[in-house]
Formats: sequence, C-alpha cells, structure tokens
Amino acid sequence: MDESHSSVDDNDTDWNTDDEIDNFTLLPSSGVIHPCPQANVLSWEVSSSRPSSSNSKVLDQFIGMGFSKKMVEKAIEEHGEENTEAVLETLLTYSALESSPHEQLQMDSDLFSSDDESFFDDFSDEDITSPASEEENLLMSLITMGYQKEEATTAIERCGPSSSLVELTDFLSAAQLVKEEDLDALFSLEETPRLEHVHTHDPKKKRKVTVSDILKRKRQRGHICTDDETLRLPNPMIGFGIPTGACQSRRILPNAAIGPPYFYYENVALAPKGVWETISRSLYDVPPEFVDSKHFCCAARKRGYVHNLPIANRFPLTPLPPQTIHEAFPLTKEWWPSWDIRTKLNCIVTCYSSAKLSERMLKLLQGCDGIPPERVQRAIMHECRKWNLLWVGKNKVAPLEPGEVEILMGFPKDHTRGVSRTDRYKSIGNAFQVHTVAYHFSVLRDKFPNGINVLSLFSGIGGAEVALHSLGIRMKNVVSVEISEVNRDIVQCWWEQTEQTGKLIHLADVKELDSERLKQFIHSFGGFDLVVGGSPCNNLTGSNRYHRDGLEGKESSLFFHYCRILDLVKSIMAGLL
DNA sequence: ACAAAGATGAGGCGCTTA
DNA sequence: TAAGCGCCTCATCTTTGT
Repeated sequence: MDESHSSVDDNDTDWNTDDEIDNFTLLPSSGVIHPCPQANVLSWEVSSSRPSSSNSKVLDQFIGMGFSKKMVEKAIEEHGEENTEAVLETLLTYSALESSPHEQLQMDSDLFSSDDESFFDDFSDEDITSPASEEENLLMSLITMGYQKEEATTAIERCGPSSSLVELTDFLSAAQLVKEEDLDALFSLEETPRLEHVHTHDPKKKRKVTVSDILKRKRQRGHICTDDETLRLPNPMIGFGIPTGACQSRRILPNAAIGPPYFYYENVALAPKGVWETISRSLYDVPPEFVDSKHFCCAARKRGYVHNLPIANRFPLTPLPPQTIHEAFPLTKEWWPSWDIRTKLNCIVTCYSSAKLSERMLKLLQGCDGIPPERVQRAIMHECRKWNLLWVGKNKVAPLEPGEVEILMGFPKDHTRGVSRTDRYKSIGNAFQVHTVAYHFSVLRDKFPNGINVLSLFSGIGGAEVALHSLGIRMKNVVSVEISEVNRDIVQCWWEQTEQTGKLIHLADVKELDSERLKQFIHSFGGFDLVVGGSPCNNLTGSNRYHRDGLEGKESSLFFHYCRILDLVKSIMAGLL
C-alpha cells in the first residue's frame, strides 16, 4: 500500500488548530483520505460579466481594457461604479477626444481599409468632432472629465486654445501630482517645470504627438510595461472586450506593427515572469490582449494574444456556446450535489483522470450518510477541480469525453476521431478555443469578402482554420505548418469534410520555412493576409513540472521562428526582399 | 509496441488577515 | 503593508497492462 504523501503535506501542520484533519486528498491505491491544505471549496470564482461590488474590480476591469486609471476613476466618480454602460461610454468619449485628428496617432480601427491592397491608406477622421468653438468644447470636455472649471480654464490659457485634450489633461495631471508641493508655481511659471511629460506650447507652434510619446505616456500610466516593469494580467481577463460585456473599440498600435499581413499570436497567459514582455517586444511592441475563454464558453482558458487586428465591431459566433456547466451538460444537473458550486470548468488540458479515481470517489461518498461532511466535500471538490470532473450519476463523477472537449473548445464533434484517446486529449488540449479566437478574427470578414490567404504556423488541429470557416471567411490558400502527422491528418480530413474550395498546403517544420519558400508562396498567392499561430507552451505552462524553462526551452523557443517568419513575410510583401 | 494509469510540485496570482 | 494561504496551470516521465 502506497501511503506516500504529496510534498505539500509535510510542512503545513500549523494551518489548523481545531481539527487535525480538515482538508483531505484522495490517494490512489488506498482510498484513504489524507490532509491536503490545497483543498478549499469556498473559493471557486463565480464568473460574471458584470462587475463586482468592489470598486477596485470595476477600476481594474476598465484599466485592463487599456483606459487610464485616471480616466476610469473620473468616469466612475461621474456615473457610479454600478453604471458600467455609462462609464464605458464616457471612457470611449475620452478616448476619441484624446485622439484628435491633427495628432499622429495610429488607431487600429482605422489602419486598414477594406481593400486588400490599401493597408497603408490614411485613416479616416470618423468619430472625431470638429466643434464650432474649439475652446468652448475643450472646456466642456475637461469639465465633463471632472476637472474644476477654474483649473480647466487655466490649463487652456497656459497651453493655448488649440491644444489637444491630451496635452491639457497631461498638464492637469501634472498639476494634480504636484498639488501638495507647489501648485501655484505650476500654474504661474512661464516654463512648466518638474515633469517631463508636461508640455507648454506656443499656441502657434503645435507639437505633434507621436506614437512613442503615447507609448511613453501609457507606460507612465501603467498601461504598457517595459522591461523593468512586470506586465500585469487584467482582472477580469477580458482583453479589449467580450461579447457579453463592455468593449473597447480603439487602441494604439506601434508603427512597426502596422501594415500587411495581419498577425495573430497566442500562448498561455500565466507564463513565467518576463516571457510576455519578451513576446511583446519581439512582436513590434504590441501589448498582449489577455483573455480568459470562460467569458466565451463554460471552460477557463487564460491566454495572451498579440495581434494587429482591428478591435472595433467584433462579433461573436452564434449561437453563443453554453455559458455554464449545467447548460453544456444538462444531464449532469440531476446528479450535481448542492455543495459543488462550480458553474465553469477549469482549463482544458492534455491529461485526464482514470476511471479508478472516479471509483475511489464513489466509494468515499457511498460511505457517507446523506450530505458528506465538509472534509469529504473538500477532498472531492479538490479532485473535481483538478481533473475537471462532471457528475454523471449518483455519487459518480467522470472526466470529460474527447468529443465533449471538442465541443467545449468549439470544434465539430469527432474532429479528432481516428486516433487514440490519449492523442485526442493531447491534440484538443493544445488547441485554440475557437469561439474566443473567432471573436477576434470576426473583424476580417467584411475586410476580405473574397477570402484570405493564411499562413498558419503551429496549426495543431486547425483551430484558426475552424474559426475562420465558422465565421464564413473563405480561405483561398492556407499554408499550414504542423510537426505532428496526426494533427496534419486531422486538419486534412476536416478540410475535405467541410468541402473547402481553397487550397491547403501542409508543411511539417517551421524551421524549414525559409525566405525562398515564402517568396514562392507570396508570389503565387499575391501575399498572405493573415499569419496566425500559437507556438508550443510546453516550457511556459505551470503544468510542466520538469522543463518549465521559459522561452529558451526546447519547444517554446520555436516562438522565435514565428517572429522570424513573420518578419520575412512582412519584408517580402513590402518588396524589401 | 502501444495505450492507459500513476506519480511527480513549482510558480505566481488574488484574496484575507493581522 | 506584509505575510499567509488557497487556487490554478495548452505537462512529463515511469510503470503497468494488453
């Protein structure tokens, strides 16, 4: 009989003083329960697209969407935290006003025209107001943002009536920052001192605000983290927005990220420290969009996406997939105990529990009269969360079937049929969550009515292709690079089953995709419209106990091939190679 | 030889509490 | 504010079974 404890058991004797065994874990061979400090049934996060009552959560939610803390605070103060719609509206107004047309901001919703070959066209001036009295409008804007009339008037006087709202708010921010020190000095000095980002201007000599200025400003405000800062994951993890909640419609892209092709990179959000900073830096300094798929379906999947896609007018795949476990698996409702308060599943992974575990849990529960004691509940819940178990009978839990995981991930049922159960779990567990990715891709549909050419790196079982197909976006040509023959076969099979009219080309290894090969494709197709890929996460994910080596790891270092290939595609398409 | 089962924590974040 | 604790994570390696 193996009685070995997990390593966490040994050093935690002090956490409980009243009851020597309060938390338990189920051990395989014995069926005996042992203390386990990790079990806690009370902390399951109930997902909600509505903000919680915590002010900091509302604040974080909007900050996570890229708005400045100051703006959000103002907006919340103005409308109250419960009125998120109004708060968002105000924030969007601020954002639009911040990007007055004479400033050289690149807003991604305006970057590309609907025509394939007009990527570099100037963006339009939609949504930008042109008031009759500019000064009056500025004053109103500042007052709306919560500044005192006197402050606003002074700021306009100091910066000049033709100053942008950005300049004025910067001035006022600086004023607030130094208020305790020497407010009067700030407002009275000819040259504005102390703070580098406070600009005073000759009204006639208007300073152009560049992207780097904005990035710098955003860094100062904590929106973009540089090397010496830790990139913070948003909470809630909704990226630029989700179908059931507030959405941001504009963002600033670095110049280097602009221009064909569109690119879309994905990996695990909870990577070791510094990884996302490196990824972002390697992909033209585009800040990652972190999204948890639990906002799209009933399973969590925390992922980061670095892309240069527009974010305005996204739309979800319909019908929306089930949002709760009960909706997705109605038959489990009958057997679901009241003390299992899960409404969402944890992340879809690559390994699943055995029938033996379910058997042990069944025995344990059968040994209880009525509702099991709390310590048993904790032990059971620990396993349920760890293995994503469902209640499929009285006291009986079971892991998800491969077909069920396919559905949860947004794939057609039996998408991976034909290979071993183990391989199916592994392939699906490594895939995109289709609804999440499709939401991001949706902006492409109207831009490419005739279809797109796709370079799909690390294709896996074709999550990107399935997402595009589900959106009704025709794929004219797809070059799919995937090392696993099993996965290549799955994609090929799906391509034929869905009667695609385009052409699918398989390659095995990203390392062998060189500039000559890319030139051939590009000249043959007329260029790629989308370069998509999620490089291996093996060395990044916390699940890996053995080789969590970061981006330098054996498999995860293939990320740099994504960068290399994307750079090549950009250069070739720009005529530089 | 192949497939399934079993054993193997660190790391990092959010929340609570002192 | 800091410390403690709960919780989660696109996994890998070895053993066992067929």
